[in-house]
Amino acid sequence: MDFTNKHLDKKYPIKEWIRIYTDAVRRGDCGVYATLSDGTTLGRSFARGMRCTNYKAETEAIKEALNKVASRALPSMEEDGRLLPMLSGLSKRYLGQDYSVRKTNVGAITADMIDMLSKKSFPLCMQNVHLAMKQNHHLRHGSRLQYGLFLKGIGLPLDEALKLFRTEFTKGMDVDTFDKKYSYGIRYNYGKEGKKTDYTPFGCMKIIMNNPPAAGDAHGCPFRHFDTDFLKQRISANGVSKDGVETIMKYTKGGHCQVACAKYFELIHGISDSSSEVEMFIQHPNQYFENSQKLISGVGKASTTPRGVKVVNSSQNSMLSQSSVDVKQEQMDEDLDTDMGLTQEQLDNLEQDISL
RNA sequence: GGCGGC
DNA sequence: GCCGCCAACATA
Ligand code: SF4
Repeated sequence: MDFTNKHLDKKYPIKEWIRIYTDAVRRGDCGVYATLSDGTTLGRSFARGMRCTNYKAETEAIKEALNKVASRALPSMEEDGRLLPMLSGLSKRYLGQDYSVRKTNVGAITADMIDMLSKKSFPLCMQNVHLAMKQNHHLRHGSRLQYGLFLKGIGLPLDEALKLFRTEFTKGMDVDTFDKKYSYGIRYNYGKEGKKTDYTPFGCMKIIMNNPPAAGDAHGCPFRHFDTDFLKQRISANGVSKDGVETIMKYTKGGHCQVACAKYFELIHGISDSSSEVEMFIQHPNQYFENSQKLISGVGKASTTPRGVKVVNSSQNSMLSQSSVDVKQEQMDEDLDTDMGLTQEQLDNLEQDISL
């Protein structure tokens, strides 16, 4: 814990950054401790009640802290416009997410974004199902399950999921046949029918091991279930270089699908080259998606983020469940976006966030 | 897809 | 033929 603070001092000097430490205490209570640039500190804790999730407790903590900060140091930015969008970004990117109650991101994603997202951020296994659905206007059971839960996991709301499957499926059947045959299952996966369980999307292990795709199925893991040449073709069609393809195939042939997938991620996002060591390990399709989004929105937001507040996660805090967030209060450069977006510092932070 | 009901 | 119900579980 000593070098944690050392790291903070080095990278985020106390006079330039406001430090906000939050901790979700047992049962969802939360505490805040903030160090302002003028040296003063704020400390406070709140009872949130037993029903409160870890996620919410931390969010509340940071909101509270930012409110104090805003009233003290940034009187110009009030409740509107700039601060709140940052907060929503905050909760998604810099806090421990709570998937069991997952208040995460619901409503942010709509059916018509899926095609775009499938190209930018879907892992191959899901991108493949998406493609199959576009072509066949239909998906077999296994694919519906794997894909449907994944979509829920990325934050697609139930009604949007229904819309997505309906608009595609009804290109090959009438609307009431669809409702009769498939709508129940979709609602069930969202925990709205029967036992009402909010199922966690399948992890890589399950996708690779259980229920191998038969002819006509689109599910499974491409790195395990695709024919070698078909996989090569798909990967290079997606923009991976010759060398990159070979590197990936090496892992694939060794049976290390999740490493191959990680390498694919790195190459497709341009954060490593074909010769360098693989830094990530993909354990869950939704993890692939989150990481991809983190990278992309990091770039996108560098040019869109309201100037004045910049938030960086110092993911060095090894202790307990504590997380720490620094808020920079200087004006940021007017045009960051001239050179494709990222400063070296941002790149470092992103890479730190993603690998492990 | 499986199980179950009529 | 009509219909309901089930499976899952990464991480900071
Ligand atoms: S490794 Fe996991 S995420 Fe990557 S493709 Fe296979 S299953 Fe999907």
